[in-house]
Amino acid sequence: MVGAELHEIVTTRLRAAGQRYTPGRRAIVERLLGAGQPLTIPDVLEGSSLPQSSAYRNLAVLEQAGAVHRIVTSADFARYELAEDLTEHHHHLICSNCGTVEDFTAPPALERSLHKAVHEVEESTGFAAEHHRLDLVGTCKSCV
Amino acid sequence: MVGAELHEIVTTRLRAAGQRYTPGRRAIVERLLGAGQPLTIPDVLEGSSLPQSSAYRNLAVLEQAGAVHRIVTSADFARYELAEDLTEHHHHLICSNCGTVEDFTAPPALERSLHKAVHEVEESTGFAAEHHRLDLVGTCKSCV
DNA sequence: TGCTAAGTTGATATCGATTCTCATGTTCAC
DNA sequence: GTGAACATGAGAATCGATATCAACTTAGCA
Repeated sequence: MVGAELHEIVTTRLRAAGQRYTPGRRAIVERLLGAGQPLTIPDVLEGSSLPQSSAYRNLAVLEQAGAVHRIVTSADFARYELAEDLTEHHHHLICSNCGTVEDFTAPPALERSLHKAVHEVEESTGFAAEHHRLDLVGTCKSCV
Repeated sequence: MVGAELHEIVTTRLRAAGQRYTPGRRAIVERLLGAGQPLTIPDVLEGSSLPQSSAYRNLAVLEQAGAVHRIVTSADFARYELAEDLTEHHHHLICSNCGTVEDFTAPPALERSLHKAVHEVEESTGFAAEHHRLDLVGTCKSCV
């Protein structure tokens, strides 16, 4: 996804939620886009003059508009990334030592098995799945 | 796993961590065993005289000893369940409406694909996976 | 261009789940 | 039975996250 297109989509989604795509929000989206991995609030604020309260508020707004996704782990801070349909379907490598979260893409064969299994589970339990989430928890390369 | 055996294992693990298996801790373990699904702190306390601070402390101790596992979702409260090797390997259905977490067991074929994929990812990224986590997020039967 | 309603901002106050503190109670080992 | 170590429970403290509110921008309209 190229930048211009991304911003258009975000604009549309915010507008649908009755909100505007302000410079502060755009700055956050660009930071997330540039990072390539989920960021904490301190990460987002680092080296920027954005006030903390605005960061929290705008990330919440962006999440409600469906442009940003919030990831909660057992680490101190939540992490934020662009919504999956603005990037691509992926999963997370969560380091239980330093708390960082990296992205990875699962082999297509695995995604196929997953989808099949999701259907089976839906039929046998009555649960209506919106999406699946696969995390690998362990130790990241730099903590080994 | 039968109850007596479970308590023996918990005793051993606590002892290995320099801790005791007290009545309060046992009460928590039995509540988790009886629930069959991950419980929040208020769930654990409900109808019991256990003080909140003890519940938090003892769940933390049990988690460190490897007898209990803590599940963090975006809901207000974290949830606790018996460690996977004291029950059986399973995954979670997380209701984004009411926040409840149900267990489900994945088809063996899926688990096989998962393990294979985990190995591939480990080799290509240098990440050392300890375990995987698969959640289905959606709407539970009673919220539909 | 001015006007107005609606949305946004940033500093600060507040909230609430969780953790910490500490005086008291209990248990284990010798 | 004595002492050291651990556990308990009530309350205070922590701190990420949220709410508040007055001042500021923007969009839409005449």
